Amino acid sequence: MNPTPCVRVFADTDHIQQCQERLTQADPALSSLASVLALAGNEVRLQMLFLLAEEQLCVCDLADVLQMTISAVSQHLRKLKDGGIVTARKVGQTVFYTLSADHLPVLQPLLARLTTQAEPV
Amino acid sequence: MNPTPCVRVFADTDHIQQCQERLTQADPALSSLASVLALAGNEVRLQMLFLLAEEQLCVCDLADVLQMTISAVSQHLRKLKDGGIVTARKVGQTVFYTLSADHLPVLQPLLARLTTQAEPV
DNA sequence: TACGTACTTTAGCATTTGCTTAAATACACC
DNA sequence: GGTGTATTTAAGCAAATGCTAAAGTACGTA
Repeated sequence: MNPTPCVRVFADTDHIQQCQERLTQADPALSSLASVLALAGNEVRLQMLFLLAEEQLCVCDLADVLQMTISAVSQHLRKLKDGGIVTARKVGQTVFYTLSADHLPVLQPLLARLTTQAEPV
Repeated sequence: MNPTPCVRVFADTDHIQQCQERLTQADPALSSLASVLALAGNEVRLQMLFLLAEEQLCVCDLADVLQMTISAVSQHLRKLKDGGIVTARKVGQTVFYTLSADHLPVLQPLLARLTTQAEPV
């Protein structure tokens, strides 16, 4: 696992261990946050989230706006749904997507920066 | 580019265009945010950022804490540095890494959630 | 029941990612 | 200048990602 360990003389073992403990404590939250950020870290998906923050949209709409294949859009939405970031609501044969409340505390401030920055000084 | 366009009758062209304009306005900021989130969206790198938020660390320390190869750690740090998220400061032959101020407004609240959530109720 | 529309899913493929290994660079100390 | 330590870089590779194309599912309507 650690084939090329650091060989420095003053490796502060206590310090290293403290850091590891901090990581262990943060772990479940950290993993969760990482996966949300990974999903939002794709430009297409971030655009989707940005749009969905304003209003619910169907797959068709998103495909039109983003100039992408329905299939490609659907696959992105699936990932967002699996990650609990987005919720699907079926009306007839149309599926509307909304930001789910679950990760809103993380996403809201991020998305907010995108609108406020566009405002004039 | 759009081989399977949505064929629905009531495609609200105005609405679509409004959405596209919102995207265009947000664009430079959105691209930038996406790349920051993509970098922070990797669990290893998020761990690094979490640790660096507390104190500066050298490559060796991070490798010890994360139980990873020096090389692997260095490559992650390079990405973070290229993304302007992290800054390198060389002291002798040791390179210390710090969170750069550039994207701190984005990262700070995210990282804060990782410590506050660990606190007892 | 048959057809069309909205969407999902699958398979396939090119690209990207994150690691390992090994070589290269930079600096301190003798 | 030579040796050792800290770090970076390059090459190679397996796995993950994001798309296309095509088939499958679900629902509405004639």
